[in-house]
Amino acid sequence: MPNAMTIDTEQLFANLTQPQREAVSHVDGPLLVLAGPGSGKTTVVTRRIANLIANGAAPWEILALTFTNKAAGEMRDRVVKALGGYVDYRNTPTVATFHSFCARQLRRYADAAGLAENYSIYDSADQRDAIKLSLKKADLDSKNWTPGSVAAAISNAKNQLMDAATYSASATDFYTRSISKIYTHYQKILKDNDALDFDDLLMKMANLLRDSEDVREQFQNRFQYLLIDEYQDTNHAQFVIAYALAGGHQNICVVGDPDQSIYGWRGADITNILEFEEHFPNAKIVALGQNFRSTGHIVDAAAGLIENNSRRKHKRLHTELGEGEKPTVSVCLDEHHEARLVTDFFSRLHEEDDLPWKEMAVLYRVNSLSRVLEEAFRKAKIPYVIARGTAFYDRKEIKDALSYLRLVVNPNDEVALRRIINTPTRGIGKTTLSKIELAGVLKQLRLFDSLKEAAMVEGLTTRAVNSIKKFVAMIENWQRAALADASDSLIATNPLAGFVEQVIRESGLEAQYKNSKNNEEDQERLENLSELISASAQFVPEPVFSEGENEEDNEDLTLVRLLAAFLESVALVSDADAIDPESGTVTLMTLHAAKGMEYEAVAIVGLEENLLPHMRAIGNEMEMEEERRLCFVGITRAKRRLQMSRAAVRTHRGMRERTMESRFLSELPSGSIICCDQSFDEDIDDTEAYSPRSDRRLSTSVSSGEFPIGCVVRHAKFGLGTVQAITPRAIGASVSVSFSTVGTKTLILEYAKLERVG
DNA sequence: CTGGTCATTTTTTTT
DNA sequence: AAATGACCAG
Repeated sequence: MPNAMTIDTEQLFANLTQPQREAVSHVDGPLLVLAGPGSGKTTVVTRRIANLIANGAAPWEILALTFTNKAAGEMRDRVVKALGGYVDYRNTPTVATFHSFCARQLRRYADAAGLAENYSIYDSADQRDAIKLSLKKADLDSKNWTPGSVAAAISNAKNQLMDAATYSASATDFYTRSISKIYTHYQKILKDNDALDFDDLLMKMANLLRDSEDVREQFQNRFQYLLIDEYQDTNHAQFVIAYALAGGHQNICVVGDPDQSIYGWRGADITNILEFEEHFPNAKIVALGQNFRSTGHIVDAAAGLIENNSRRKHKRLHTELGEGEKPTVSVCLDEHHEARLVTDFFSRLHEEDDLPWKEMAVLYRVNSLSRVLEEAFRKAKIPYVIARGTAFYDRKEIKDALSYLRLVVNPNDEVALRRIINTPTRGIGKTTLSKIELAGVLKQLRLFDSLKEAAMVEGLTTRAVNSIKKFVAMIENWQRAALADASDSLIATNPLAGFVEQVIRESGLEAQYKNSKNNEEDQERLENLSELISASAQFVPEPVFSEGENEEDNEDLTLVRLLAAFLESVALVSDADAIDPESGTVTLMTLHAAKGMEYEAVAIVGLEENLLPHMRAIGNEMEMEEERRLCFVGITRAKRRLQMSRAAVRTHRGMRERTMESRFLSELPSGSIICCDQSFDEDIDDTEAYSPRSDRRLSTSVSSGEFPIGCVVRHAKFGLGTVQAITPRAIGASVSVSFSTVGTKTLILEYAKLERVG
């Protein structure tokens, strides 16, 4: 047990500004910390937690909620460090993401919440499948109702804590009434399958806290101090949860920045932070406006941009780190040229300034932009990683393996069952399945139960019945095996990996890829499957509660429970979780995933109308402001060097299109940026032959010596030719070549792929 | 029932 | 460009 005497409180207040000190020293009552980018938010939060403990709070009385697992992990580490070893891993504050906290507690209080303890969590793909099924059941044409738009509508409703019945009551027009119909069917499917989607995790938790006074009081007593990070991104459901948890003691500290609110599309309600004082009267408010991260011109550029927004709360940012270098804004020929510009920018910093790769990041609005960048990084031999934590779990073979595992935990999970019943193919096809289904519906059986009675269904071939029997026996066998005790898995090696391996083998997934001759791709799939086994081997379950009360919940750990916890952790990974600051590589990620990160050098690409700001935001002032905040988040990730760029021409869905400059570029204060046009005004045709307009920003570093005037070269399309002239430049060096076939052409050196032959 | 080809559609961000 | 869905031959 830590005690107040052993924490060095002097250390906790060392090197803090006055507002930071105020935030750290605040103990009881509501506190709002408005933390601009780079304002030392993490330091303040961790030291404040340490200070609470120094003031007599027990670690397990503190609950901190974040948005990503990575943020939670980092906060936990830093708190432990700030406490100088006076807490161990079983006696730390509870630090979790909103979703994982809710998921865990809903298992614990499954009865009170009206749920099955072994419920499945549906990710967006599962949700999509379930919505398609509901569309069929609601007799609506899936042509007019795309799963995506329906999912968004249902998600919005749930974030507002409207269940299907409430939604239906307020549905008046054709559109909302149709959505209401689908919502009702969708929710019935989830209920029948014992499944929750992401939004349900929050909604069910909010409802549980609302409906059960007993449970609510347990939580309020248990967690005396509540902390919420990135408060500007909370939605209504999350607000209700926070409000309930803080009920009574009112010890709630929220940290956030309205200028970094970028999840409006996910239901985040910026008024939560703007109206905090109204929700929690007598709240103390601390504004951290000094930026300790970025140099002057970068801060000025960001501040100038964000001033174009109207819904704001705080004042201008300032820094004391000096002016630094001005950010550059470049116009490139196309996306390949732009990618080259990025790799050149980073290579120079790496070579000339000894900047390590891990101190650099490329940010973009949409994931599809990563492709071209990836290519350029490979070509330039710069080590990079793309932050896509979810990508691994989106792979077909992984989803299949996970579906088998989900079925072991929850045989009612029909989405999982449908996914794998014929994967690998075992002769249970569409026709067989629909016959089974029909028979099952008549008897009101769930799908897995109808499979058990396949022998009684008319019109099935013996072969089909045998396949089904084998399949059911296989699943039931695993279910029995999963009842084994696993309570020593915290100390000894956990039995999970062995089980996962068994399922992958016995299901035939392994054999499917092993036996195929499609070696290249299937080899990779096999490797992914073994990676899944390793992931399960390394899995350590979070205790339901750490030390203190309710420890008995941590006993009785069976293999199924361990498996359920593993599947839960897998369902709730985010892209940002994959960012490893020690990886020694450049990180490529979306602007959204970049929130909370910082790098010495940052490149933001695609500053074009319809991209940043995104198409969907154009014509909508609220969304436009969110896009601007997104751009603001991007700029403020940079400590010392920032390069922004756009391509004059970009290939979009297979079409080469001219782009328009992003309005945000013209909003940047001209005194704090440098613009350099690397493109050329004249027409660009698809032979990749560009004509230079003028010779700006020449550089002698280009290896133009490769192609001296007069040498003979070969071009893939035009054949042999003689070099007439060469214009060296840092980017887009051009070369005039006289071809016998098409006459003289001016080509861009790096695209023409010329081969010297004489 | 399976596995192929052909046509159509897609428009963002993510727990 | 890529992914999904419909359709059809074996």
